Amino acid sequence: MADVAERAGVSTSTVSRTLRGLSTVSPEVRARVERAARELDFAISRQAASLVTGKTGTVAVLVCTLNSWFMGSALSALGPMLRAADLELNLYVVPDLDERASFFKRLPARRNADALLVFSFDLTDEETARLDDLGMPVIYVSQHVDGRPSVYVDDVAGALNGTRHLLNLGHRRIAFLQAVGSSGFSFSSSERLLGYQQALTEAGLPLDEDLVVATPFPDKHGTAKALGKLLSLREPPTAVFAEHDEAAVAAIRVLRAAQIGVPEQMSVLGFDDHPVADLFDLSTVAQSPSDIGREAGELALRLINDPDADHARHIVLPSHVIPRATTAPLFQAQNRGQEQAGSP
Amino acid sequence: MADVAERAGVSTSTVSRTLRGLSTVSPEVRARVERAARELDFAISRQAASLVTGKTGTVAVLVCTLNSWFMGSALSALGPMLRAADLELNLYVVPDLDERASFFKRLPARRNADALLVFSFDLTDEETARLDDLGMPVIYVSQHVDGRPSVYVDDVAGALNGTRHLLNLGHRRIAFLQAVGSSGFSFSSSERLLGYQQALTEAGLPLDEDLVVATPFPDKHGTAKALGKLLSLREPPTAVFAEHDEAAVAAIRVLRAAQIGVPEQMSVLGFDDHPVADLFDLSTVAQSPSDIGREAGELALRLINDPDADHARHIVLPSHVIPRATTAPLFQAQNRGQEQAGSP
DNA sequence: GACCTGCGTGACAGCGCTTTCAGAAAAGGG
DNA sequence: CCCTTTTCTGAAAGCGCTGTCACGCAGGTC
Repeated sequence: MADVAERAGVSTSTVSRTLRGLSTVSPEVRARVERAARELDFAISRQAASLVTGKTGTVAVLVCTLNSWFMGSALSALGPMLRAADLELNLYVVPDLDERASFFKRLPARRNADALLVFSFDLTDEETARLDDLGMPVIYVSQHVDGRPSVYVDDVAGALNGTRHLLNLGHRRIAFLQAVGSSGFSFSSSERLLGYQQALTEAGLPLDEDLVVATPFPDKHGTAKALGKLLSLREPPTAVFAEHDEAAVAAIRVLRAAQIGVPEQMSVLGFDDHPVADLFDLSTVAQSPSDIGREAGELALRLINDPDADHARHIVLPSHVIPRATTAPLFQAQNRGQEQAGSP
Repeated sequence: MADVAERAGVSTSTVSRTLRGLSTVSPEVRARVERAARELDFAISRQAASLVTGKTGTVAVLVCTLNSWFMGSALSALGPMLRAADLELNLYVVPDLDERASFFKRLPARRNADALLVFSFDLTDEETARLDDLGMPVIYVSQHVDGRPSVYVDDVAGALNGTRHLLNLGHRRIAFLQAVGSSGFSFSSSERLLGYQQALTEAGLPLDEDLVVATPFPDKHGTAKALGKLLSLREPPTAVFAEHDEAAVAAIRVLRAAQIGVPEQMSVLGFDDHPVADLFDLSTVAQSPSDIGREAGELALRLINDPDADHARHIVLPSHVIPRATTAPLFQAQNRGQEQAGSP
C-alpha cells in the first residue's frame, strides 16, 4: 500500500480511503490512486484491515459433507451471494464424530469470521450453547433452533401436502418410509412424519403404526426388508411416501424387481426433488436448496451489519408437490395393475 | 492474548511461544499458560498472526460449481485434510462467465491465501498467466497445465481400458458419445475420446467418424438425436461408450424407451462411477474424486512448506473398469436380443 | 481584512500478534 | 568460586492497514 501511495504521490491514508470508496477524495486524486493500484496489481490485505476494523470479512460455513445434492446446491447459491457482498466463504467440513468433537472443542472459527452458518446438523444443547458464546451471529440452516436465527423449509407442511396429494388420488392405505441415517445428522425426519400424520388425521383416517416403517440408509437390503413388512400386512398399502427421494428410488427398485408395478400397483412419492427424482420420473415434494442457501446468506449479511437485528428470526421457505409418473389414482391404478400385472 | 498472559503471570511472548508449541518453554509455565488459555476460551487471531508471519494459514479453492458429485466428493476429502494441517479452506464459487471475468480481474485470493487450488476449469492462456503472478503456489486439479503442478486421473488410459473392455466382449462397432457442456468448463472430453481411439487403433479397427456423436448436456432430446444418428447407420454400433455416466444414463433411458434392450442389443459403458451408475447398474470406468481431493491437498501442503519443491510436478491417478449390468458379450447379446427383442 | 466554514489531505497511533535481542537464572567446567 | 554456556523469559519493534485528529486552503460573510 505504501508503494501505491508513493507512486500516486499521496499518503497511505488517501490510498486507503480511495480503495474503500470512502467519503471525500477529490476525483483527480482518486483517479491517480486507482491507476497506481491497478498498475501495481495491488490487492488489500484483509488480514491487516481486519486487525484494525475488527471485521474479518469472512463468513464461516459448517457442513457435515458436501457430497450431497442439497449441500452442493445450497453452497453453489451461497457462494456467489457472499462474493457479491465482498465476503469470503470459509468452509469447515466435519464429516465424523471425532472431527465434530474437535471442532466444537476448539471452535476454529472464533475470531476468524463475522458469522457462522451451520448446515443440517442435529446439535446437542451443549453444542448450541457452545456456539452461543462464539461472539458472532450463528445461523442455523435447514433446521430450526428455538431462539436462534434459522432458515429451513416447512417440512411439516410439505409432508402434509404430499400426503394430501396421495389422498386426493384416492389412496387410503398410505405408508411412510423413514430413512435412518448413520451419523447423528438430522434430515428433518420427524417433521415429515408429523406432516404425514396430520394429513391422515385431517382426512379422518386412523394412524396405523404398521404403515410407518424405517430403513437404514443407504442400504438396499434394508429397504427390501422395510417394504417386505408393508407387503405382508393383512391390508397392504397402495401408496408409499418416502422421507426422501433416494429412499423412494430404492423402494421403486425393490418394487420393480419384485414385479410390483409402480405406479400401477403402488404409488411412490418422494421428498426433496433430488436430481434422481427426474431420472426415475418420481413424483415428489420439491424444496429449493439454492433458495435456502441464498436466504441464509442474506440473513447472515443482515445480522453482520445490524447487530441489533432480531436474533431469533426464523425464515421458513415453502415446498410444493411435483406430480410425475410414480403416483396414480387408486382406482385406475388397480385396474391397470390387474391388466398388466407383472410387467414393469 | 494479553489477558491470557496476565492471568498466567507471563509475557505475551511466552503465551505466543506456548500456543505455537514452540521451542523451549518450561513445562511448568506451559501448563499455566495452557490452563489460562482454556479458561478464557482464547483462540488466536489468524489475521494478526498472518500480518507478521506473512502466512495466512488459508488455502483458496476455486470451483465452478459444487452442484456435482465430483466436486462434492473431492471437497469432502479435501476439507478434513486441510483441517488436519490446521489450514482454513476458502471457497470461491464462480458459476458463470461474468463472475469468472471478475474473479480473474480482481483475484480476490491475492494476499489472502497461501495456495490456490483450481478445480476443473478449462483455462485460457491469459487466465493461467494471470494466476502465475498471484504470488502463491497454484495447483490445477482435474486438469493438466504444462509446467504447473497438476493433479488428475489419466483419462486417456481410462478410456483406453474402457474401450478394451468392450472389445474384449467382442464388440467391433463401438460408438463414442460426447457430452458437450454449456459453459467453458472442461470435463476432459478430448482425452477420453483419444483413449477410445487408441484402443480401436490398437485392435486394428478403423476410426469411423460416424461412430463419434456429440450431445449437448444435459438435454434428453439431444441424446435421442445423437443416438438416432447411430441407430440409422448402415452398420449401427453394438456398444456405446459415453463420455460420462450421466450421458450414459440418458442414453440408456432413450434406448429403453425405444425398446432397445440394454445390454441385450446395445452395451452401454459410462465413465466416472457417479452414484447414478450404481442406481442404473451401469458398467463404467471409475475414478476417485476423493483421492484427487486428498492428493491435491497434500501437494498444496508440500508447495506451501517447501517453496523449492518441484513446481511442475504432475500427479496422475489411476482409474479402473467396473463391469456391471449394461455391458455384455456381443455374441450372447445378439442371441438374447433376438429371443427377447422388445422387452426391457 | 478578520473570521468562520468545510473540504481534502497527511501524520500518527494502534489493532494483536511474532520475532529479535538482550538479560536473568541455572547449569556446567576449570 | 569464578567464568562460560545453556535455558528460559520479557521488552520492544513492527507487520499493513484504519481511523482520529489537526492542518492548510479555498470560498463565503460581515
